[in-house]
Amino acid sequence: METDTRSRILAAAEDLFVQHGLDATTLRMITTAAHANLAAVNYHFGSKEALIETVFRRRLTWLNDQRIAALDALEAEAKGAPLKPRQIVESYFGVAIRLAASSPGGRTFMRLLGRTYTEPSEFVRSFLAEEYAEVIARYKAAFFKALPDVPQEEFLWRFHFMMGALSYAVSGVDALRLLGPVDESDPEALYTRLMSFLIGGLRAPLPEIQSQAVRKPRAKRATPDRASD
Amino acid sequence: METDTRSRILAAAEDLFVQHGLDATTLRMITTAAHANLAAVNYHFGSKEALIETVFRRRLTWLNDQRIAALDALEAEAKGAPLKPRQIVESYFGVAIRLAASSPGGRTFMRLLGRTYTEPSEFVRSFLAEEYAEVIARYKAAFFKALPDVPQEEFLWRFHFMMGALSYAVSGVDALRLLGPVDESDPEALYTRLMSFLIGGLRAPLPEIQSQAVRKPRAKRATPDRASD
DNA sequence: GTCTATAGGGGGATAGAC
DNA sequence: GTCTATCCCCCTATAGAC
Repeated sequence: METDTRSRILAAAEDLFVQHGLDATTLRMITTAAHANLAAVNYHFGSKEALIETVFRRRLTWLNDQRIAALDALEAEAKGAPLKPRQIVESYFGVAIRLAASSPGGRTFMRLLGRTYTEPSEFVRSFLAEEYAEVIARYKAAFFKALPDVPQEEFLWRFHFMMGALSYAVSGVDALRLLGPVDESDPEALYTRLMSFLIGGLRAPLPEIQSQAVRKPRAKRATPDRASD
Repeated sequence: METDTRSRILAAAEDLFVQHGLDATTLRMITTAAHANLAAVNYHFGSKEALIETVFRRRLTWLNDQRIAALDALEAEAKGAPLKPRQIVESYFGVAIRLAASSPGGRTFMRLLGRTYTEPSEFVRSFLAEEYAEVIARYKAAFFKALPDVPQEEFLWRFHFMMGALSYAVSGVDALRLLGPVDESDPEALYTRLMSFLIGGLRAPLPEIQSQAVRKPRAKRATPDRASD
């Protein structure tokens, strides 16, 4: 707690953002929690938006650099041969789980990131896209090479589903509690569970896609409020 | 568009909530889009919170009733025998995908719901928990019976991961665009792709869980801002 | 760097006329 | 049921003293 004002603001913001959401968190809440003056955010960061961007970028840049480094290491070892899908999955998602497990701040950040993939705000989405561009390109290429029998569009959907599972694994604690009592305190167990689920999904038999209208449900009740659609 | 004021407000709110988030959507935005007066929300619903609750409950109650009806039908047909996991997965997640495919309003709502599972707001979480209580209990029981060889805690995590994949399937369009050009216009294809992924994950080989500290990454760089944790 | 004070805008809610 | 007008609150941002 005895660090400089700027760091205390970043830590408090990260924490409050994940508790209340970006919009509902006010500068007053942040500066109070950080034991700083209301004007301190604007002095150190310039604006609330700039603070948000700093909170995300400082850890996300590091996270994606780690992912790229992990892939570099795997590819150097393979000497041009395709990697095993499991290795790629473990390096991409393992880095995220480990960040969540490494410290309270890391865990807070991963929860924040998980729920911000689907963030409505335009400006958040734009800098996230920038931060992810390189790592996505590298992993796509590695996966395509490792899974030559899987159509690329099918793989992209599966990668997307995997990210959804990661997001819930790390940040959907409230949704999980809905399901009943589970132990969420052991990161190694979480890592292991998530990996076997992800590999199972990624390597599932390929579905036969045929374009046609979606099956209608056996409607027992009418669709609600259909007049409003 | 030529319905009553109350319905127009509900439709406009659903739409704006998914675009901007609950908090960033103002009553002024909603009433303007609905061609209604600012005071209309308070007249028809009492408060902004009550409006939010109405937006969610009108479709969510219907959705979960459909799920329960689908499970009733399967169980009646099975006459006490355990169901196939695939049938249960299809009935739970299929109803959601079909709602998303059934109308523009249904799709909007499912996107909204997907990103609200992880909604920070206490009051939203509390009425969602209420809406889900029965359907979760029924499906848990059906799954436990269908998967006697899977430890219950393992299954709960997998169910949770499946919900994450559904959430992204339906609402993570922006995250998906990050990955590259994909066709998101065919709901039947989406249904098929999601199902094979989910079944693959659900039926994956069971991991061996052993409690221990998480593996450390081969750190090439120091963890960022560790002083703040 | 840190503070107080305040500007300037926008929020949700409501009273009361029609 | 619908409208206008308005209350009162809290927001972000900044000016200027220390």
